[in-house]
Amino acid sequence: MSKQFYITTAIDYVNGHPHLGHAYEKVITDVIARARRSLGEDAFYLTGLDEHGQKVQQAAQADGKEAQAYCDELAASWQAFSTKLGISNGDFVRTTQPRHRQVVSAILSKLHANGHFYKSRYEGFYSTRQETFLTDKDRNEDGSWPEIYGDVTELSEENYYFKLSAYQDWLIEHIEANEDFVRPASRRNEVLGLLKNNKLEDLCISRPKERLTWGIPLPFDPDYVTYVWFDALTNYITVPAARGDRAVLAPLGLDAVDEPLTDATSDSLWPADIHVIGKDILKFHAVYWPIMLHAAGVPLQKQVLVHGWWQKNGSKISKSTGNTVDPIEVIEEWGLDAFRFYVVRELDIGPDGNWTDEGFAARYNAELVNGLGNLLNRSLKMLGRYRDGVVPSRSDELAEEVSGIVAEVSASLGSNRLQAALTGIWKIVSVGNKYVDSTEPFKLAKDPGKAGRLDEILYNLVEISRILAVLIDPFLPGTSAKMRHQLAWTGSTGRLEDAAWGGLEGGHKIGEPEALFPRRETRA
RNA sequence: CGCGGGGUGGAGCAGCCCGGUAGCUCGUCAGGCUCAUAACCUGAAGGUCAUAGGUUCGAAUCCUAUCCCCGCAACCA
Repeated sequence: MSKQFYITTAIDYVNGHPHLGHAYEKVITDVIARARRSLGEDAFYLTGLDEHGQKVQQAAQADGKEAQAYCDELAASWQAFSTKLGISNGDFVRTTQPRHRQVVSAILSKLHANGHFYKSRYEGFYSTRQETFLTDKDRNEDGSWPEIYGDVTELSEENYYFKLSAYQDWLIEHIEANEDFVRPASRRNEVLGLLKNNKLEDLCISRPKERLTWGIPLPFDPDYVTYVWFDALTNYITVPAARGDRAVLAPLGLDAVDEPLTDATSDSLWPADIHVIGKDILKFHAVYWPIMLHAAGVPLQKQVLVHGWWQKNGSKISKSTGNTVDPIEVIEEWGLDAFRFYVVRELDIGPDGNWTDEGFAARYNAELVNGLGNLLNRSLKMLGRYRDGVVPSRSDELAEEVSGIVAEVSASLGSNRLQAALTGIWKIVSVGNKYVDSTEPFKLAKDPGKAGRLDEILYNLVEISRILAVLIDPFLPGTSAKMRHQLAWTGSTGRLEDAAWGGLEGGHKIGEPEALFPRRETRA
């Protein structure tokens, strides 16, 4: 099987709660995946959960539960969250799955065998709450420890370290040679600056079992479990391995991964085409992860695509101040597609954005209700009224203009410029509305002598509606389906090619027009 | 000199990489239309594109400096 387009989100920490940021990342990743499919690629979308670590261990204990049972419960709610977002993921990886443990063991064994790890004693301060070692530069000016670290203890222990620094120059070269490895460019510059101005410190990859039991044991030393990096980042290759992808299995010296095989196909996924992440974890994905892969002889991911963070009403989203956005609440109130539309339309992938309820309502009414919804509705109603819902013979009056915009949208989709693609699609909405106004079909309808002209106009309007249904599919799949239903158009291939002018045949009978988006009063 | 993001008509944003009439949504004002979910269309007012230099025939867009705002503990992408 030929290589699929493989796109991932970061995995979420199971102990947290789903919020706007998670929803945003999953939605933009989903839109990219769907867009790729519409462009004719076979796209595989992976998301999942990070389930190990001290916090889970402690939370489970506090709850009086086994850690695994505790994770299982939370995982169910995370999966429900993904379902709610309508994302088209092909698998859902959990770091506690046996298949993942197997892959992690394999990569750790290989790197250990090849001398990439060393054991070293650390003596100094440690924050239990943060599961992290501290140095003097972490202290407050008065010498005390910031409150965030909780109890800081002095400790002396041996751990395993990964020789990151050996690959620093190699990585700089790789990033310089591959312009798209980190995007947008500002993030690429950030990584290059970091690599050029600092010497990478080797990465501590273990925790002694006496302090942390809830993790994957080091295959070469049963007294330790692996800590975060090799546990979490490797999720991206677990699923390819589980699906029989030789690009991962071969370098790791595995024949197959035991279970669970979601299906038995021997897919080719790796290398990932895009890891979609938030800006906070840039260093892990653009520095640690490629070095881990390189050391293991596994090909690197092709791109890390970094999105920004949302604010609400101009300030930071924070549970403690109550300045939050609950994506589930929004979806229940406004509908899934309205949510997907707003987050993609409002914020380009890269910069930080600002969520406002007013802005949400404004876009909903202006662009979805009055724009797209109204154009479809007026077009179909006129066709129903004047022609009994029967599509007239083909007319190409708007073909050239619309096709030009379709080409732009297609190019935007191909380069993951989702916001630009939506802007382009709405240009077509505008073309349609202006066309109605300038041609005045409702006047022509009163004059039997103008029937031919009216036919032409009605064809152009209904064909535009069909093309819009094709174009919005990756963004608003539910709305696209409703539009196709109202058009009674069953010829969809799910491909952008369907947006070529002339897809509707004369004589085709459309279905019942119905409002796409209910009009809503703006909340005060 | 810690790191990063940003400053574009009243609000929120795009344009900046690949210099060449400043664009979108909302809001305001005037007009048109009535097919449509009081939706749609046209026009107008409103911007020295933070500031100062520089490069250039030409800069929001490139370069330099300055000012201002925001984020960088956890809950969190």
